[in-house]
Amino acid sequence: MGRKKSYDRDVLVRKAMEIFRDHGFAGTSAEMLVEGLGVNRYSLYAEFGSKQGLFDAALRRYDEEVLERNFGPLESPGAGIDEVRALLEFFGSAGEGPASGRGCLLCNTAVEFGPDDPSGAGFVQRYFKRLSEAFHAALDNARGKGELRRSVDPREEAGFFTASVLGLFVMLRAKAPPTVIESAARVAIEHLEALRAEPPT
Amino acid sequence: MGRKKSYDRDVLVRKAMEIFRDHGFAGTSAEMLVEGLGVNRYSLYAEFGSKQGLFDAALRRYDEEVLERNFGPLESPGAGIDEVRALLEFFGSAGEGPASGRGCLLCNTAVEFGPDDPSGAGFVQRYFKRLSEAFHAALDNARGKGELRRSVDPREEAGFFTASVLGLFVMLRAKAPPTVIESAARVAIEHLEALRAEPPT
DNA sequence: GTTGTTTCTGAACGATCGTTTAGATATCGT
DNA sequence: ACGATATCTAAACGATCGTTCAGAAACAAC
Repeated sequence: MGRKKSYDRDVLVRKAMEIFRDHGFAGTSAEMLVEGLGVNRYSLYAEFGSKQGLFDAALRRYDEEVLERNFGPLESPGAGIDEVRALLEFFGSAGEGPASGRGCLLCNTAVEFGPDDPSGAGFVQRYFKRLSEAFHAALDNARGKGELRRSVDPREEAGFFTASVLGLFVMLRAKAPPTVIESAARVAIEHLEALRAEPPT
Repeated sequence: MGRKKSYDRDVLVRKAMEIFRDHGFAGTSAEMLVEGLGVNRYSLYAEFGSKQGLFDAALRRYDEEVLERNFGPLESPGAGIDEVRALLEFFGSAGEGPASGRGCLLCNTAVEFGPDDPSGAGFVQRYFKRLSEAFHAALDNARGKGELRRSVDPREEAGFFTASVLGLFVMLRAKAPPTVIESAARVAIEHLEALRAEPPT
């Protein structure tokens, strides 16, 4: 019953994710989306209802796909210091990667909309929560494994690493000098290593 | 010769600075500016040429006024650890201040435009340079005063504090939980204090 | 192959975008 | 007071914004 769709919803969402990541919500026009997704206006609105609807779908997908890939390891039960370190190393050297000039879609969205939440879905607040809790969980875990000095407060450190990563995202987005980006990540890693428990003598 | 202007250019720029800080460049319409500045369209264009021209003026003023107020102390010849600490304390408790929900205009602009520079004036790159060099200068100074342990690399640490402050700006902008913001600043301060030279015995 | 249902096409919607312009108004030098 | 000059007012510019709609086209069921 009816004609077959000439597009794949998942492909559309992924492409939209990249476009919004490059140009922001306000900076992306319906024209750019029609062009970039290779689909006509009607199908776009039939599928997502509005530009905001497509944006929400892109945010959801970014959360499920990109954040999952980057922060998932921190959230796994076995995570510890090494996983935190790996993440910092990854973003510290992302100046040559595909995140250069793009940053993080959710960080960009947090800055673009500020305290306002047009979709009402609370993506940005859940973003901050996910990041800080991912660090918190990994550090709690590390503490349980005896990797951390007893004086370390995992929650405090989690807030700190959250800010550090957001700072890296901003610099990646605007193509700050790679040397500065690398320094920032390197020192954050040194800070992390300073939290390590002395090996038993 | 001619009629007198019914507005004060400096007042206009300052108001524009706040509006752009709240809504971004793309999110601010000429209508909002006419309304918010209390001036008519003609005068706005006669004075600044275009929306972009007014935006550039706002960025320049933000650099001269707000950044000067916040980072000037770090750039003064007598700056040291205490000035870095004061700055981190200030932004760490800015969640209740006027920066809450606003963040930093230049950080917001960096994220909005990413690697593109519509004005060509290079505000964003100069922003990164100013921040990292302000920290660098203060830490170099601190080192000269013997406040820092000899193993500390001021340039490396400067990149790190730059990222930390940018991360705080993002969280302030999007009203992240104040507890997370405060934790981030607190740990950054602890990291700073750990760089201090032991007092001579 | 006809009918019913869905998508596609392409033009167009009203609204708002950033910007400009013509005429009225106010202030200067003389 | 009067012409010269500069600003103010308010309407309107073409372009683009996000969104919608009527008709053509493609598929499924019978």
